[in-house]
Amino acid sequence: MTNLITRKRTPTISDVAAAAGVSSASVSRAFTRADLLSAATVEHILRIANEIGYVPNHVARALSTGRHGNIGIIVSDLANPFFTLLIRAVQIEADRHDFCVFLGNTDESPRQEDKLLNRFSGQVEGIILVAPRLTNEKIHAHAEKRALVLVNRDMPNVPRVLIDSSLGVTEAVAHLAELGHRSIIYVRGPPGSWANQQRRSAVQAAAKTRGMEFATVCAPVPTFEAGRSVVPQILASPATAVVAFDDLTAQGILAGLAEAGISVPRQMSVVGCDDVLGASTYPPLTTVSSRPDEAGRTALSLLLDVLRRRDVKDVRYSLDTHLVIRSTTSRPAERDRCPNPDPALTAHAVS
Amino acid sequence: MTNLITRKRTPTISDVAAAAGVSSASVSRAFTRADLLSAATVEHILRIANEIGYVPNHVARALSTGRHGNIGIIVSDLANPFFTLLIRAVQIEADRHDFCVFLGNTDESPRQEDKLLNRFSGQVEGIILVAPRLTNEKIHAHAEKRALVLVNRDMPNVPRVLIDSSLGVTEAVAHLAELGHRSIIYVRGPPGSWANQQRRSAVQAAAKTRGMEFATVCAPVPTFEAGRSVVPQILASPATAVVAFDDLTAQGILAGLAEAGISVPRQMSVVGCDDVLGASTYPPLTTVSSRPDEAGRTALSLLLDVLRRRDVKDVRYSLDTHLVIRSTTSRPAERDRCPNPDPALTAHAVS
DNA sequence: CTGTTAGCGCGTTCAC
DNA sequence: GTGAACGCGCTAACAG
Repeated sequence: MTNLITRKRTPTISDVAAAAGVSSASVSRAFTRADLLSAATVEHILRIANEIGYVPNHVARALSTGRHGNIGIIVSDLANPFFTLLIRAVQIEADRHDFCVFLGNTDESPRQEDKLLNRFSGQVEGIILVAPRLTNEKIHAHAEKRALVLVNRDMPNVPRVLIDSSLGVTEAVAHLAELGHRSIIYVRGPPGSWANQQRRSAVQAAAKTRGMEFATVCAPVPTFEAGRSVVPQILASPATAVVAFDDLTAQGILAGLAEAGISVPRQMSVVGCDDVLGASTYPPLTTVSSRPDEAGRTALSLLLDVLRRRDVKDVRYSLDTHLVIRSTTSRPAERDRCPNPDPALTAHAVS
Repeated sequence: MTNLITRKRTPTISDVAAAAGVSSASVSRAFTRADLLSAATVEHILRIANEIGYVPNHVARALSTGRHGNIGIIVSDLANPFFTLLIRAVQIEADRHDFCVFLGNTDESPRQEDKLLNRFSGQVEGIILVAPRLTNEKIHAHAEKRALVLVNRDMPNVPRVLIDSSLGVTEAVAHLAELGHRSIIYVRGPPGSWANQQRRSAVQAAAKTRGMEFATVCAPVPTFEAGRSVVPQILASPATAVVAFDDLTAQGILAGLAEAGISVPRQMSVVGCDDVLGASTYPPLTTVSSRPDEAGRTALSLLLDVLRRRDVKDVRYSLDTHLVIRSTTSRPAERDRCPNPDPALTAHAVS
């Protein structure tokens, strides 16, 4: 009778109620708190709901409960495998817990980061903010308004998971020192990056301990291109070894070095950070491990904790790292003192 | 006075209304139909909304309008730069149109793809499904229920954008033929992939035209590792050139070849597909261009069209491709016929 | 131009 | 165990 009117409108809870001869409250309960209803009623409601083709409206449910089963993740560079692996892990875990994930990419822009944070608001229950470039104040403001978990940013009173690369980086410098390097250079990453500050300090401190010369050059964004473009500055320095902010930068440096006719590791040793390129560079990159997937999983479960009990505040997970030695480090060529120690090698280098 | 109660509740439209001394409807208008209000009022409302820290609640808005401004994108491998670049482009465009994006990663599993499609339903207005591994029937069923745009899958009656790599692949084979190759091998990608079928056919057809020997081997997932593991099979064949399903696979092949002591391109030519690794392989990879970013942008605007006028159905965008020659292709070494044409090269190869 | 009113679809007090 | 009534935050229709 009403089926002429009710064309193709998606059925609501009250359509089911009417058809089942119960109140809409009962239908709601049948789907969310079945234990409050008699088994017979539940079965009856579910059956006819299915017949009608009723499916609960997430949006309406969210508006009334405040929970919609979505979380957000914001990263600074989708093209970087570090973030990609982390997102992937978050996604898989979120899936297991029946959460959907919103993705945000800031392309290193703090403004965009701020905008996305706001934009997600109201649509997600919580946000995982990875390697933010925002100031502490801004982050704090957002953290007050919604559940927020940080990755690679250390800030009191905001739950966070940190990949502590200082351990691995220190190992790396020790490794270089033992090989005989006396002067190293650190290629800096994004200024707002906690990881960059941590790595820089670790390299500097370790270099000092070992009595090595230390300098830095700047690759403001962590990309292949930025790494490549910084090579002339590296070559202008007395350094025989370079530690790069991350693997992408290191890979760019490798390419730039090759173009300049510098053989790695014979004439220059290179160390990356993150270990996300595996053996896919040439030569295979010596780098500092990190575990983006584990960081992602940890961040997600931390976020779920926060969602459950709102008092989780000053939690701080720290993941350690270590050096992975592949083929881009060796003892330095003694380029100034002894020009041609090995004719074969030299010939090779010239070619 | 009320600030003791209003602790940290996120401000609503009526908070702004009260503070601004206007009705909540005006606040709503200030954010959605500013043209209906006097400029002064709009400015005033926006200013104090900003002071209070008000940000519109998308969920509530969605409940009343029926549109929530979310779209979903589902890809098969988040770690593949092809998808990453595409997502990035979609994200940027979505942002410009004030849409948020849900991300789904299937890890090549059709089941997961199906599940995500369902899960997103009701939370998004439309979905961009990239390089699906699902059957045509399943896809069709989903397309009936919600706005769906396909990337790299050709199916009547579903809007789609296709990257036509057959052009570039044909060029690639011609290039190899001109260099003197007589036998080539194609490394296949995922079975459910439209791009794989298209590329395979194109290589085969072009090889036939040129009178070249043609064979295939299988790397079931497009990854570095899969490419590497397929190298023994390549070496067991008479082929002097290989065309890989994508750049990742090609990069793995490069690595495997290097490990086997085969010099590229002298002893083996390698061509990739997608051109997403730039010059970051060693040697820099000859490959077939594609424009994942443009595909992403196109897909998004197509989806927006579908959302506006529900009659958009059989639209089919096709993006062309071409060969990008770098350093992994050259004329074949004449290994069987003329053992040592060039002593210098041979010495090099043996080392 | 602006305020008032009435829902969007659902979950949740209360009563019964 | 079940129903009636209210409200989540916002937009749309109608007044004025």
